[in-house]
Amino acid sequence: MDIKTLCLGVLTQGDASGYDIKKHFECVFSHFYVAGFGSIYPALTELTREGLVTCREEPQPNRAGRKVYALTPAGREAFEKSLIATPPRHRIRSEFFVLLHFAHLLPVARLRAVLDERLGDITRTVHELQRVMNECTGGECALHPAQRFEVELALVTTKAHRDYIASHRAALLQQVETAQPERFRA
Amino acid sequence: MDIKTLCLGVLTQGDASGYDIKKHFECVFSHFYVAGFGSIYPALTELTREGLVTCREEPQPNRAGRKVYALTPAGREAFEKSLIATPPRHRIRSEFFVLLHFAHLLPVARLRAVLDERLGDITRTVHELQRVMNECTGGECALHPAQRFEVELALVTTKAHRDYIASHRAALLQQVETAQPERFRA
DNA sequence: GACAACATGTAATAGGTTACATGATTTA
DNA sequence: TAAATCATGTAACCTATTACATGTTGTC
Repeated sequence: MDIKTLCLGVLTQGDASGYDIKKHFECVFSHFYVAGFGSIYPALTELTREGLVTCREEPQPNRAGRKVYALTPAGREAFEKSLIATPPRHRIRSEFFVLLHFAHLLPVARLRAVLDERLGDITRTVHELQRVMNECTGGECALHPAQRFEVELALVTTKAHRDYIASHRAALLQQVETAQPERFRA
Repeated sequence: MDIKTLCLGVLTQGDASGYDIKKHFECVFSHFYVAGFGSIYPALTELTREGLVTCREEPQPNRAGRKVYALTPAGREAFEKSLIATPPRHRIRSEFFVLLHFAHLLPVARLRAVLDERLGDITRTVHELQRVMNECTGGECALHPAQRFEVELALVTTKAHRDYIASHRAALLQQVETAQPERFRA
């Protein structure tokens, strides 16, 4: 699934500017997709050209005008069709796992830093997911049942990942330290 | 990290042909990286041109000759340097999560199929990881401590993912079924 | 007789990332 | 006064995917 389709998806939840969509990617989508301005803005231009979204300019006082995009009926239809046709793939691209796989070629100090950095990242992800759950549990921005399922699934998976690293980190470092030659202690 | 660097990594574990490297990606690396022939063969050609690997042709009886690649000292050094400089990122790109997020726009039957397909995929992944663990626990192809850590981490994470889906699947489908309008029952 | 596995490669295309370019307002 | 947030966009580059192209051997 490409960024264009994902932008249509965001717009099913309400009109938004490119900047708003980027924030949506950072908050709600961050645990399963990444996209930067460099892909979002061209995507919106292209979608407008194709008639799947419309663009209105909202001038703001003391500020550059925002371009607010809205889904057209054709856009909604295209998104729904695309959704139904999308196979449920789930791919991981992880330099972290690469580093673990070749850790015997890495100084112990670097391995320790790698584990700590990963632990920091994943802790941030857990907080973000919990924030989404809490914010949307009561009030106005209710989650659909499947969205609740989605966030909880991400949460249990991420926590399992974090807990394994946290509880086996020390043992791994000790094992590697005793096994590796002198030059790698640095 | 690009495919070229990963090919160097595979070659630190012994000489191999492009075909061998592809198999390695499918078996050992499949849970954190994907690569096809279309990226592996050009990568090997380029690495040869750069002097990071050498290529010898091994003619086989009644069969097309294999091109076996070997790491040069420069290649090993380049890989180790690249390894130390690589930040431990871990990204997920998941159409499965996208489908969950927009499940309210999907027919229930399709959602059911999506969950089942995902469950099938993840079960295959678990089997593959368990195979790696078992094959390499005793005998000659021993895993390094960090590789054991790597596979076990992938295993606990993947199992947590699978178990959540398996135990909440039915409840989700029921909830969605009662909530969705008539036209989506199909 | 068909299909899977072995074995290598190219070319066109799609797709995204990074860096560049700009500038106002709000918060610490 | 420095940094973060708001706000949009382009261009060059890099990388990978897909489809194409070919042929043998072993297995069901």
